Amino acid sequence: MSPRPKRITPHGSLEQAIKEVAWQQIAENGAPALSLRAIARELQITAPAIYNYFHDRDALVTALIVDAYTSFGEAQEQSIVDIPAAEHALRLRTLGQAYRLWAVTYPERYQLIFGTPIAGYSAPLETIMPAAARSLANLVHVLNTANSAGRLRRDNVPSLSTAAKAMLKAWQSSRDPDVPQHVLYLALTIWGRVHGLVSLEVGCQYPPFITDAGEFFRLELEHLLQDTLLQQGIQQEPPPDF
Amino acid sequence: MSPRPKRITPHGSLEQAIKEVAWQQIAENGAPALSLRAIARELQITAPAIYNYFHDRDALVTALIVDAYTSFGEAQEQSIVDIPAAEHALRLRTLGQAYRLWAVTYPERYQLIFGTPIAGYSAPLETIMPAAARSLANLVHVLNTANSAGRLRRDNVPSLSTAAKAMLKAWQSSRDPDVPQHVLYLALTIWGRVHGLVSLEVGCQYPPFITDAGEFFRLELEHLLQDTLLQQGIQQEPPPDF
DNA sequence: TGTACATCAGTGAACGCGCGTTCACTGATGTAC
DNA sequence: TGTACATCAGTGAACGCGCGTTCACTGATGTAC
Repeated sequence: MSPRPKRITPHGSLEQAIKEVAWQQIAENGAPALSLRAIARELQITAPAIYNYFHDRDALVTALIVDAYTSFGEAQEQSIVDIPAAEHALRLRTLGQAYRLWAVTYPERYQLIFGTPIAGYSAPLETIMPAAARSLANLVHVLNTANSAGRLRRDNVPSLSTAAKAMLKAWQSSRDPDVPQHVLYLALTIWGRVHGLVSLEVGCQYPPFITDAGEFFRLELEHLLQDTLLQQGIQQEPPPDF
Repeated sequence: MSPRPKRITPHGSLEQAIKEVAWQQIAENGAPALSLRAIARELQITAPAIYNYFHDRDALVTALIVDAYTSFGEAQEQSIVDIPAAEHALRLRTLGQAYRLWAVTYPERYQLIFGTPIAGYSAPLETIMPAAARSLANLVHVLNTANSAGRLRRDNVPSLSTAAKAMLKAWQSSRDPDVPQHVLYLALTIWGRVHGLVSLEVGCQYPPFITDAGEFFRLELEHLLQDTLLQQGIQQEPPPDF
């Protein structure tokens, strides 16, 4: 009756092992074919044992998705953590490369997040959204820093429609009150461009001639930087309105 | 023994019905869950009857993929068939809108083509490639026409690396010998940008504030046209090097 | 130090299910003569 | 016009399979006294 201190179990270890084997099997057979029995077989345990760690199959999938988003976001954060905030071009470039690198390193994780939604499974939004928001938040932050330094091109942006402004305003006021709308717009379009190339590559959708997708990505990333940032000589001082 | 004329069967009709129900079920449950028995149930026939039309489950999936590619490519061809070849901006814009429109109209077909590859299924390349190439071929053709008319911007393109040039050369010589490499490069990057936005929209990956993805697509498409084509007044004459 | 006992991670059997595919068949259709 | 026959689309039973989930259980672990 009296609350006993819990035995220290090797709880974490098997839970971790289940997830690892799950990723392996997703890589081999795809997420929809993920099977608790197959995981148990691989781990030499019985299937019901898994229910000690995950309430059911969907709960395992949810945990995997959250882990994937977290790893994705962290990879991007880590990539620029040591780069001085004033190195706008380098930070954007590094962020873009980190985005692609994570995707090609963990294609099964990437597909679980950005691929076709799994049949009959719908992720609990409130669990996943904070993890999902990290990636875009990084990009917004880097762009906003560049904007505050007066380093974003403005000659290049199409004028926004009323409808677009309304959406950006909703975004701004609910999540990023300190970021101007044109920066949010820019973040979205850059995300779209990067996502497009990476998802073509990970999905093996490139024409067969394109044998080095990474090289194409690098070129388009430079193109994108050129479209986004004002040219600036090395070590140039901050612009006047900083 | 003597070759008899075959009875005219309602062959095509049931084959078509099977495909239609298959698309329905893919829309509801996703392609990996596509089940011959479920299709048969819906059609009030028995499952083995399907084997009169498709050798096995994979053959049905292959047929669906080819149909999807064909419909996708045709939608784009049809969209610009009545637009004069000299209306470069309008043709590009229309092509882009047709790309998106098809995707949002038939999201399950789009996901079958561009989504996560199906576990354990690999499409027979030689069956699918010709159908798959049509979409990009449209874009290449429109861009090449614009290029011949001297309407493509050249100030805007990053200089290509040796590796990139080699890939473009392989593409050029094996499929489009009459199209300059910079046009192929441009086609690829435009495809990437359009694909990025459309796949975010169809995959429901936009942040929740973006309630009208079509409006964002429209803006970014204008942005893209602006990056691609030289500005030109209405009814302006062809440039000198035409 | 020793004993009684609570905990709870993992077991093994069982449930009901739907799946792809095979096979011998049947019975309507339409042809040959 | 009538009859014998070939065709072949669809049937129904059966195969072996793997799945998620439940349930009562067991037995090692570690605590309380």
